[in-house]
Amino acid sequence: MKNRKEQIVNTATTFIKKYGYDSFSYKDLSESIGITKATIHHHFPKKEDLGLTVCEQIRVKIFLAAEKKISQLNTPKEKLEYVMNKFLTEIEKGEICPISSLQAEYNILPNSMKEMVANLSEKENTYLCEILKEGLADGSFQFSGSPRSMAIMIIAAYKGSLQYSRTMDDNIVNIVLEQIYKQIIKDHKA
Amino acid sequence: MKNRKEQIVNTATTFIKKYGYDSFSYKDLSESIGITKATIHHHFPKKEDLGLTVCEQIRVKIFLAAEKKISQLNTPKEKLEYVMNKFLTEIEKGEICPISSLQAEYNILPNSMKEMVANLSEKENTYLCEILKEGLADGSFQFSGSPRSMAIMIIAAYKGSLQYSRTMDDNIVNIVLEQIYKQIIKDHKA
DNA sequence: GTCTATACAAAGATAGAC
DNA sequence: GTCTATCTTTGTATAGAC
Repeated sequence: MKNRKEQIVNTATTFIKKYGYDSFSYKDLSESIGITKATIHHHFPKKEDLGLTVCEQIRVKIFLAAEKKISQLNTPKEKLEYVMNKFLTEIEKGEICPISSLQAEYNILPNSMKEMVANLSEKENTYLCEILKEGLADGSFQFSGSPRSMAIMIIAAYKGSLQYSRTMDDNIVNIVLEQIYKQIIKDHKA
Repeated sequence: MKNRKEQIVNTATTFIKKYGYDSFSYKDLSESIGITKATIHHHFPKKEDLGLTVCEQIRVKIFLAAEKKISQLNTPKEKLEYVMNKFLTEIEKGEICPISSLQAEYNILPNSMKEMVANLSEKENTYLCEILKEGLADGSFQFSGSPRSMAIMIIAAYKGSLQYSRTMDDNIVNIVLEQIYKQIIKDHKA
């Protein structure tokens, strides 16, 4: 992706994490980047095109990158901690997970974006599920219920806590993270 | 609250749960209810007024009502199950918790609404926290970590799962609910 | 690839009649 | 309390020059 194009996508991603897809405009982008609206329309004729590219970039830059990195790590514990921390490094203060943001607005998204969001949601669950299964198999994790239901719960709790961190001054995200570790890692201590 | 006024507030609440605060318009409301935009402006001059009334109605109709009902129940287990189920009865298919929806859009809300949303977020956590403490005290619940962190995790997981249910055809919410019960209720069986 | 100018529709809001 | 009419601003999008 060319520089300018990538710059627009990155700014749009930040706006989605901060304000949501429906709540940012090409004017917001143009002022933040320092170009005109028309220029952005040149690169992404419709907002839907831009939204789709944001989704595609999440898939490639976050998911594929994480997948590769995870395969190089040795223990399930390392993998879990990598995934959880990696996730947080992508989110600044006042932002939430872009996938959560798009899920919250799901009903107003164009169909093409709905499809991408559903796909990303399923993928992140699958990845975590694999790690949990590995941990159960080698005895480093311990929990009741299926890996799939546990994976959903962990992801939902983690991202939900991010949303709560907007209104509660506490360090809620880390509190929840600790709580998660306590519940599934056998020898975990805070 | 008068009939028409309440009808407007109820419709607005549904729209927030479905589409989000920023994504519904007075036009949407007017068409859904069958009155003109001007009439809605008569009852709620600014959208902010309507948004605030929606928040206030959640506080009174959901929170105060739940508080009263909970005080009449006997065991922590009953109270927990009541709260969790009560919550779900308020949410139709394709909707999410209105507080979650407002949290997701937090950065674009007027200050008055930010305050209300922060208040509601704190309140729901406090209520659940009290129930968890009771359950720990009488031995019916069992978990590691503080009641406060557990309460945050449960709420975050529960509401997060609602967002996921938009994109995953599974009965995710019930799966997560079961997972929660398994982890804190001593003698729980699916 | 970027700009100015412009079109068009939608959103929030108000004035004034009934 | 509800309507018609109108205003203003914003959002999305296009045309055409440089």
